[in-house]
Amino acid sequence: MKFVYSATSVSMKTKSTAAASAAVAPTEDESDDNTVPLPYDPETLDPLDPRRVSLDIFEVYCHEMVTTGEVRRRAFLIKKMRYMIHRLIGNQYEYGRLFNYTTVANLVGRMCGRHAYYGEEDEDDECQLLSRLVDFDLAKWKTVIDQLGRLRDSLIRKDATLIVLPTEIEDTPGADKEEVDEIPEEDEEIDTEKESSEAFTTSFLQMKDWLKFHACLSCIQPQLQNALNDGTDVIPKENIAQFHQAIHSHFDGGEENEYADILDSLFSNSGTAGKKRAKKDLSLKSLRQLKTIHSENKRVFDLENLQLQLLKLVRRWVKMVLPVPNLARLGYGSVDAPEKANDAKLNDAPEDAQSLSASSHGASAKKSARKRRKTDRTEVDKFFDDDDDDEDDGMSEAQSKVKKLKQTRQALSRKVKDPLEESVARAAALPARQEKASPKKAGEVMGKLLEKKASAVHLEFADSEEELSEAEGGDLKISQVPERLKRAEDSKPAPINIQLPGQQSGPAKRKRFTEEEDQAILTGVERFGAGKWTEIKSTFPTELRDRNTVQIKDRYRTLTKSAE
DNA sequence: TTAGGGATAGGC
DNA sequence: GCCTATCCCTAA
Repeated sequence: MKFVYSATSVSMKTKSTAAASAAVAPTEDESDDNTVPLPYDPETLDPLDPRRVSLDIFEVYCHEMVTTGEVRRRAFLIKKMRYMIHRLIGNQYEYGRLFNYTTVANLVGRMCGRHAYYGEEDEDDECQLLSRLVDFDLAKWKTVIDQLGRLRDSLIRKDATLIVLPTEIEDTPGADKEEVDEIPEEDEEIDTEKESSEAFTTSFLQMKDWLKFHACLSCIQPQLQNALNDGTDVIPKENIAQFHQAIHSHFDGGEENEYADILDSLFSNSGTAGKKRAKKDLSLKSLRQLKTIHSENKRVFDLENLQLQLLKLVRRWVKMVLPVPNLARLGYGSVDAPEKANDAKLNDAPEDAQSLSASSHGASAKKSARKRRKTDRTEVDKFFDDDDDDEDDGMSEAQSKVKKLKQTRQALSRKVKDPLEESVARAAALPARQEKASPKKAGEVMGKLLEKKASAVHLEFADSEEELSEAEGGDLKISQVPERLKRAEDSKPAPINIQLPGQQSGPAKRKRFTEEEDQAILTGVERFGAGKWTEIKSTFPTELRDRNTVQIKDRYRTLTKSAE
């Protein structure tokens, strides 16, 4: 028997809701009406499964994306969600509650996570997506239109609220997790009640047409917008041809369409023969006429209005179909003041959704021929394809960061001369190390710096793996001077006195131990025993502030030796 | 981090 | 130059 568990069965409310939920309870046994059904089957899904916990959080983000009224907040949420997708959520299945919530958030983020037009808030606003809706090209509009259609199709399915955990992110590529996880069966059957509702029919189709309207208009944007604003921009001929072509391909149904008519009216020879006009005759009306058409149809042209209406439609869909995330019920996630009323509605238990979902699961009988589906690039992944990262299309965020870092490094290398060569040359010009018997001079300090201590520990650096392997013996060390650049052993130029600002020349002056220090050491040895120099030093940090553990040890040796 | 050998500064 | 206290280096 396959388990089908539904989050819509989460209910803290009434007996009747619980009863409705019981129909979608995990097992075919009838649940007790008085018990609150779990949103998962405890035998098959660990409630503390990290994926499940992260999904709860992810859903709150998605929910807030829809409920918030602030562009900045949406853009912020997009960033958070991108992080979560990368770090916590693996591949997801293209059905069920997570898929729908993700698609909703993605669509809203893409359309409403940015301002529609350029305005005064441009420079200081780091938190929003840089490009504006008015920048969208035909391809981006097509993405939005397709996504809205897919979302609609997915939401009216009977498995719209099914909890389907994504696959785990695997530490070891190639490990087969498929057989471990029990994935709920998808139910492609359409919920006719939802499908026939006004939100999923008329409103959806109208929104789709409106998006198509702006898709076409994008061919002559942003010049048109500029022209309407100040009358200075010129729209290139080829853009107008593309615009004409777009109208033809988007609205070729033949029947009258309000949006197509408005677009058509922008052409100079619009009218009865407008749609059949020859390509060479393509030209737009005068700016004055365009402005008139624009002002007469401001509601349709206005991208901010489009954003608002799209948001409203998606909110209706979410309210109808998707349950409020558990954490959102508990008050997690912030909601903006202007949206509170709206949010309160969304937070009301979606009775419609629950009953709809309940009936859908109760009726689910088509189990035999279902196939499991998982795609490599899911809706979740598409968060990364969008807009401001266009040039990195197909790259993961990490890859794109690496690419950017490399570019930055290369740019820096062009501007700055690598100081290594010069430093090595200078080092070679410095005096050879003094003989051991000679008196210690300041120059010897530099000589000692050049000397390699046998016990020295080296950190290994290389700009790239290749460079590392190319290095002699594959063991390039940052402190290792290449053989060819090493100074000749017999050349002993005069010592150079190097003095750093504020630094005393010569070796550190000997400092006799004070009685206070001696006392601290002796007390320390009494307390901890000889050899516990670190403990002694940390026990008398004030008295022994100028001494290291070796000095303390030496002093104790001297003290004991002199006492003999 | 510690022990121990050795180098060295500085007092006599 | 010798002696001692302190500092330095290395091995474990």
